[in-house]
Amino acid sequence: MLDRIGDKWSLLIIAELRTGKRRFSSLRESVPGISQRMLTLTLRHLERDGLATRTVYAEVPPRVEYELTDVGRTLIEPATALARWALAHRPAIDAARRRYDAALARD
Amino acid sequence: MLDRIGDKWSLLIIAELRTGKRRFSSLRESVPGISQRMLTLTLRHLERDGLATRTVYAEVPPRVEYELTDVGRTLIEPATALARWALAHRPAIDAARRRYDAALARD
DNA sequence: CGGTATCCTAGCGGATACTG
DNA sequence: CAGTATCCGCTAGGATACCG
Repeated sequence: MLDRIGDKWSLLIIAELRTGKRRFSSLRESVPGISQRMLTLTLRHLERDGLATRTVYAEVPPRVEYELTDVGRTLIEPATALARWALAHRPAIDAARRRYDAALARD
Repeated sequence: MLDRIGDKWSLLIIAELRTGKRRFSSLRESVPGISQRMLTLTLRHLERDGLATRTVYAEVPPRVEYELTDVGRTLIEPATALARWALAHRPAIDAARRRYDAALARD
């Protein structure tokens, strides 16, 4: 499981779906840098794992909406806890990296 | 940051270091399946990010001990929260996957 | 609009051998 | 004991083109 949500995009998508239903194009615009391919793949994985649902509306032009399932919503809290941690400690991490790399360069 | 700890081994190592100092060989035995190479690399990453310290004792045979830093310890709580989630929902996830794959096979 | 299909590359990670 | 060094397969993920 940790590798599933530990990939590059899953947590970001889940964060976007936190607030409710979202269209494919809406997600693509909200997650900067994601390719169409990876958005599709990530959503398929979430769907397969029962974390999100995919609803296709038979319209022209087509409309597809994604939404977190109940199980998916239970992931929000621990995931945001981790995100908060990352945000809060990023400066410290960056500083540590610079120190480490500088120490290496001196040798 | 999420990709750093989202790799295959970091969280496992951090979990092992939760209880205090650990030697290299002790970690290797406690984390089944990890190669010497990946243990070294993962520990170096943790050290670079300031999450763990590496202490070399000038003895024969050599002894190296790893320990979480204060920053590293702050990661324990959100990380275990995520681990608890994964453990608790694994049955539901597995069931969802089987359903999804079975539905695909019917087409 | 919301996808597939295809090609391609960087790098994660395993196996094995060697070393201070 | 605690590492490097080397080789190599696999796959996550980007770019691009096409499709219903």
